[in-house]
Amino acid sequence: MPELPEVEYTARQLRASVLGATISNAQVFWERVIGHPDVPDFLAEIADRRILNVRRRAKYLVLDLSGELILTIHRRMTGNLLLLPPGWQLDTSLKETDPAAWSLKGPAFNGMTPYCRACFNLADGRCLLFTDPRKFGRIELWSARDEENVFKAFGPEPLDADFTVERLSNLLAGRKTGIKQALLMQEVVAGLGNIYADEALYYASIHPLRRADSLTSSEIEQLHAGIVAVLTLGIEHGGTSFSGYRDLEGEAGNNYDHLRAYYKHGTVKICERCGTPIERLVIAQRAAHFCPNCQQLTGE
DNA sequence: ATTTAGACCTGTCAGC
DNA sequence: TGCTGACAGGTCTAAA
Repeated sequence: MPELPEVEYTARQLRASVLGATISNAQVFWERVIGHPDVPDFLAEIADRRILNVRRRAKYLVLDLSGELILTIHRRMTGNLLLLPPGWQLDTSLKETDPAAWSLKGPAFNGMTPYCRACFNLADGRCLLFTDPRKFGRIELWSARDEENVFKAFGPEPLDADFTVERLSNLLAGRKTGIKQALLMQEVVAGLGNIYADEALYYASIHPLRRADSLTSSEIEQLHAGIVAVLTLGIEHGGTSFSGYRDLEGEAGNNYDHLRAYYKHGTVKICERCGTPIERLVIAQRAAHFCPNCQQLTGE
């Protein structure tokens, strides 16, 4: 689900709502959601920590906690965060051992089944849920001094000032792989995923199968502008959501209505520039969406 | 050294 | 109605 814009939007919402709050304790309902350390140590270490800051790095949400700790959350495909006001609770009465069957009991979303994998109980009575039907998401707790090592494999942040056209050009130089695959590699550019990679290539009118090292300097310039533009718009629209994705308060983002190339399987999309139907092909086992007229495979 | 198939997971939807 | 298979926002590992 979440790519850079969705994670960034969540980070901003959390910053506005839980800064300074204290995590009294945590509950884990599916042990493998905790990637580090093991569950007993995690539960012991997280208790009574104050949330000092909330940030994003690549597709990770990073919470700076008191005691020189960082809590990292990666939502992978279907992971999500929900912030419940005081008075809400998980209704575990139906099937005590099956979090997938639990529903929410509260003033709104009554009966919603969140697939809760972990829960952070705040001292003020609120509750931060990590929900994830597919169980790919991971939560980890590290010493703050390990941060550099945790994130050492990532390329530049595309919305930071040091992500320049020259930097992108250097990152693509010598890569024989297709440009779509290169954009999905987190060591090239951090935070791009399948949706925004397709959108950036559409913006720049570059075919997804073009060799990464074959782009002209003006194409790299366009691609750079496209990456920045589609990510910025994605954040402004509250992220892209279809099916289950919800923001902290349970609202869906509306960037899906603004996508130009990526479309949900089974629908049809027409290129806004030339009217040609958008095509889909499989690249590296991922769907790629592009306009066969605007994004032609030339210049190889 | 790269590229690729498989693994990790479950829900939904199209087609028969 | 019910079963089967394809597909879904991501990333790691092993094999080719």
